[in-house]
Amino acid sequence: MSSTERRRPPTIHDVAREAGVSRGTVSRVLNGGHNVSPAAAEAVRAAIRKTGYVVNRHARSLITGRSDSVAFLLTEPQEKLFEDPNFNVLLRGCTQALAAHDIPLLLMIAGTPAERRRVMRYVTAGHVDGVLLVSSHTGDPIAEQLVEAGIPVVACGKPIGRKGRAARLSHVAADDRDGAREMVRHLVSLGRRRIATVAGPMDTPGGVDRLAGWREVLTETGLPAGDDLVAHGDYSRDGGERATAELLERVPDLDALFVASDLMARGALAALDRAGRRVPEDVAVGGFDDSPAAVAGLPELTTIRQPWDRISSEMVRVLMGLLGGEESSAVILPTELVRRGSA
Amino acid sequence: MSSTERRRPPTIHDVAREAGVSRGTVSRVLNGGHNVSPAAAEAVRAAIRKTGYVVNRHARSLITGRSDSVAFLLTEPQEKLFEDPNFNVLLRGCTQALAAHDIPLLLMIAGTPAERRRVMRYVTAGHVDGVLLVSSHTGDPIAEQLVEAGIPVVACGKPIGRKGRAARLSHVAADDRDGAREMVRHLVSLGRRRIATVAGPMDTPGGVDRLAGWREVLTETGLPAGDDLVAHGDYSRDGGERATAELLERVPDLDALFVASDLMARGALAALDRAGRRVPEDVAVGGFDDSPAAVAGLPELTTIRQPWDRISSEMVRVLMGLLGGEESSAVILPTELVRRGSA
DNA sequence: CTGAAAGCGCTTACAG
DNA sequence: CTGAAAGCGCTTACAG
Repeated sequence: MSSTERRRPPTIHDVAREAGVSRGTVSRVLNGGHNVSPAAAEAVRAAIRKTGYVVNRHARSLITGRSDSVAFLLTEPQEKLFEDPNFNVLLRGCTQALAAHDIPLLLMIAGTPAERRRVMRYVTAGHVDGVLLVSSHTGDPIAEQLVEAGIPVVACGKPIGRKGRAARLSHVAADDRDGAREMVRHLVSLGRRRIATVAGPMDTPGGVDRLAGWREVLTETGLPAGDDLVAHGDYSRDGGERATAELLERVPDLDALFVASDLMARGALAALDRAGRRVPEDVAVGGFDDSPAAVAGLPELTTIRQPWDRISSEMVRVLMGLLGGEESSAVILPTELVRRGSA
Repeated sequence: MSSTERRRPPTIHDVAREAGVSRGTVSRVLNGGHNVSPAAAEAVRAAIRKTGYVVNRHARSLITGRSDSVAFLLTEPQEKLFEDPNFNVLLRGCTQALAAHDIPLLLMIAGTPAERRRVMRYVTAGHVDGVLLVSSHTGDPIAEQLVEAGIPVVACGKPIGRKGRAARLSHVAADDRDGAREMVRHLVSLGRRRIATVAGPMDTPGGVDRLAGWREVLTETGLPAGDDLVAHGDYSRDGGERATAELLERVPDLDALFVASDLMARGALAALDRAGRRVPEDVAVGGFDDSPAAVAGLPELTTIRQPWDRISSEMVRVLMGLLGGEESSAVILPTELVRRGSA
């Protein structure tokens, strides 16, 4: 037993007595104050202040059927995302955006099948009103299951996969294609003419869309955009290094490189250094993400910033809309070119 | 409206009907199965499976007075902690340890005074059963307020401050002093005799205890441990660099350096490099934390690893104990020397 | 605008 | 071992 006993907190009944009204009236004040006279409302507010009353959310939820809480669900094999600082920005942003609605965020991790089952049971039992979903391969079956079960869900990132289902999954994402376009236009504006790219995996939206953006700008500009100028990495540093070495072999005269992630770009810089190419003099390098990797070494990376702070607030906004009965929707947010030393 | 309507989930009443027993009996099965015949228990279990029943936690909480949820509270001026990968390990560990108890983790951030007030109101209203508290300067007033209010709290890290209050605050921490001792013993075993230290701020446990460990071992060994061998940093890279430059001026013949954090140690390496000292040949350098900074450059740091995975599971264990009526307690966990290139 | 009343889904003494 | 009943703290039609 703790020596400091917790007193039973005041209930709506205490407030009603203090204010000289019925419990129904107190409840009405609590829920928007409709159909309450100004005098009664003021008396209730005073009584709330005096008693220190705070609503019992369990009692409220029991009757409303809402939980007034939201899950932040991570379906990742956790290691990856928990090492990504962007994940922290997202988590913090969502927590704070929800706090503004007085809604707590429940952090749930569904890495293993057992964890997924637990989470599905918890969520479908109505213990949360909705789910903010974060996973990298957004063809994730859990997204489908949740939508199927009628749970309001907002995913972070564009869903990949069967169009029919995907259409019903609300999501918020940065504009990968346009970001890539902006970077490649920048490289072109620098006078570069042999612009190769290290793309991400083709089963991720970043892999597909950033490559598409690269190709579009080159084609529009009349510059070469053949498959020989494309190598693929797995978003790791080493992957970027290997892919770049491959490109240097195939296209020795390349004068610029658009790399689909900053981490891969760091690997690209290592490969270029080993090959004796100076950056940015011989080869201009552009990254993507504006992650800490961008400034973790020299030269610092010119890159594309994803608006993580806005992504989190938009995710919460869309989810609140869903809870209010709105249709599912997609939000694509603009990116931003950040100029540093590498291009 | 979503096109997939959520059906009203089965209640204890549906289960009772299906099993041919009263709702009281179903509830008893749900709560440990005491005073229930094997036959009745089996019938109830079958009915639960058949109906897909999941307890309504709001109804349960309303009557038990427990919320069966726990807050993970961050009182940091957020930037710092959210950039620390150890924080992620801690958060993930706590989430998963709680999940094993079927208890969701509510992430709460109390950076600003307004946020602190909101959190205090939420917590003291009984919306969570207890708090896992993370903050760097653990003399944090919110810890005191929570304990004062009779809320079960477990802090991460040793509380600093008024002894009386601190004693009542349960906490889990790595053994800073012993970790420092181990590192300094290692430096001594390398044959080093002029071992200086870059300590952390004296208002943090890591600052105080790691310095104490350094001094103890040197004194025991009969090596110099005077104040001229001590400089202070603020846990930042630049702070470590400045402090090291200061030491090099004061003690040009130092042959080893114990730095109270890996990030500061990276700064120390820069200062040593600028001064033309080779590491580890001229100066052996030991860090603390085993953070990513330890392997972010060359040489990789010999350092002291904090057991973050165990810290999280112990925090949850202690909190569960508190909720079960146990007295507050402190858990100090052993650290581990990690040998790499710098010493 | 207001109060009295029903009821949300559960747990827990209380009888038997 | 079991059921009937009270009650947790709220919201919301329903009368007035």
